Amino acid sequence: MNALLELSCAPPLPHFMIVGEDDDSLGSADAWAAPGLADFAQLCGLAAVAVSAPVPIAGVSPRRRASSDLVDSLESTQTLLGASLVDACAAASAPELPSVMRFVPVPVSPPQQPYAFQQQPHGTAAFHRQHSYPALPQPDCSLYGGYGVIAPQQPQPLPFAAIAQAMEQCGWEAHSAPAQYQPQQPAVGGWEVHGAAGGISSYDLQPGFSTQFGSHLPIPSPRDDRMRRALSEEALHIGGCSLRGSYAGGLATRAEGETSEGSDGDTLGLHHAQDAPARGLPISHSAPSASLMLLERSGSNRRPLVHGHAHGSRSGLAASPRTVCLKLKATRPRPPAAARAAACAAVAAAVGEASPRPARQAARRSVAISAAAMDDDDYSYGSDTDTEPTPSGGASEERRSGGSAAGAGAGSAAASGSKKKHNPWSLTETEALVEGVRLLGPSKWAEIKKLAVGGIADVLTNRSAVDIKDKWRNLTRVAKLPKTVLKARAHKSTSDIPLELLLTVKDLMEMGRE
DNA sequence: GTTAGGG
DNA sequence: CCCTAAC
Repeated sequence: MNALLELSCAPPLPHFMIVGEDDDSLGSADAWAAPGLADFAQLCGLAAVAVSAPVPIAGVSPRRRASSDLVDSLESTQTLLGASLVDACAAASAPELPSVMRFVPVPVSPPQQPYAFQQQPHGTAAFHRQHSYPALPQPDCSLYGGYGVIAPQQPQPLPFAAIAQAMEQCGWEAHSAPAQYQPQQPAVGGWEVHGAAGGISSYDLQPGFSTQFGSHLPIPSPRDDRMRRALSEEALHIGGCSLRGSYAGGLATRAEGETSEGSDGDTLGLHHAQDAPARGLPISHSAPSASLMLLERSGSNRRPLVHGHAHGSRSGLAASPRTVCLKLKATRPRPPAAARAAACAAVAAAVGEASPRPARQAARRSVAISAAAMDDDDYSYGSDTDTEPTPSGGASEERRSGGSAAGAGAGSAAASGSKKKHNPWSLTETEALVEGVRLLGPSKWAEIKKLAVGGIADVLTNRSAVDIKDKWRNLTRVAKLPKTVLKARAHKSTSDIPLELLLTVKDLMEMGRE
């Protein structure tokens, strides 16, 4: 098992530079850097630490949001992060390529001012920094940033004391954890890329660390959680990983050991989606110092995100296969662009030019492309041999998935008999459905059926949109029942739908009407 | 081609 | 699960 950095070793989130929509509030890339971060990294024995810029997702209703909002956001974040990491690595003249890179999407709520930044890694400490932030472009936007760590594999996580000391030396304060801090269930994992020189050897979703960094102590609303989850999944997706198994309750719980090399039981069921050839796609985008991000508010529609980065440069790093590949998009050429001159006067020189529009469209296109690529490339989340973790004992779920149905399934359906046999929904299918509704909302059955995120589509391949709709109807019917009944129901072995799941359904129902 | 609903 | 009206 790869020795991963423990959470306690993760760097405190640096402050985020918020780039406002006003031209004069644009900041330089340097402003993103956390003061002392490099020092901190060194003191902790990290090869490098990097941060991505925050990306606002404003007022996005998960039900209605185009998933591209998240994707855009994520792409930006990861592009920047990836570039930062590579750059940081180079700057640190890290001898080896990152052996571990961790990306953690971090939701950041609009700060009060001054913003007290808090983190509670493992609940052992709160890192506290004061910083004034420029006003956010919108009061209700969420920000997603992220941080990454590159570190040599470490046998032991750094003891907290050492971290605290390092922090101190860097001028950061370490406070004791607030008494009220409860290490809740980590809401979502971020993802890590375990790399090795020459390519990434495996991807693992590591649930052990929480993305609660930067979020406020109260348990995030289900909505936030949903968005985070979506974000993480998109991250995985873009990273060319697929997520298998359940992702409910904030943590995936099942390991479906499949292929993941180098993963042992601890890791979740992630495996490579795209193997060899796609592996180790070079990051061909620019270094962070040449990146900038513009936030833009486009009227009522609130599409705040526009990102642009310059190309190439950094030739040394550009084509290096060692780079951790975060996304396909990075390999695509970007449309040339024109600068928002006044805006980026300071950075323009370094950045090259970027016109918001094309940039955005490019992002969109890229999403499509990557999606397509994923489809083509045996992007199967494991066909359907799916090791259905039959809830111990229960009726053997031996459901012939149409003999793999070989796509059509038409033949097999006819063959097996005149009437379609009762084909009970498996738990994974149900979970996939719930997850789909969580992401897209109800009434989007056709879309849910196609949802590539988290392998939902694959789980549901044998269900029609109507089936899905019907199942949801049934689920909601049950979920509507009084809690007492529900609990009683849970004890009966006849119902394989966990209470937990039903409550989620209920939650989603309530959230539906807003 | 999809979705809502009754059967 | 099926069938159909209504989009």
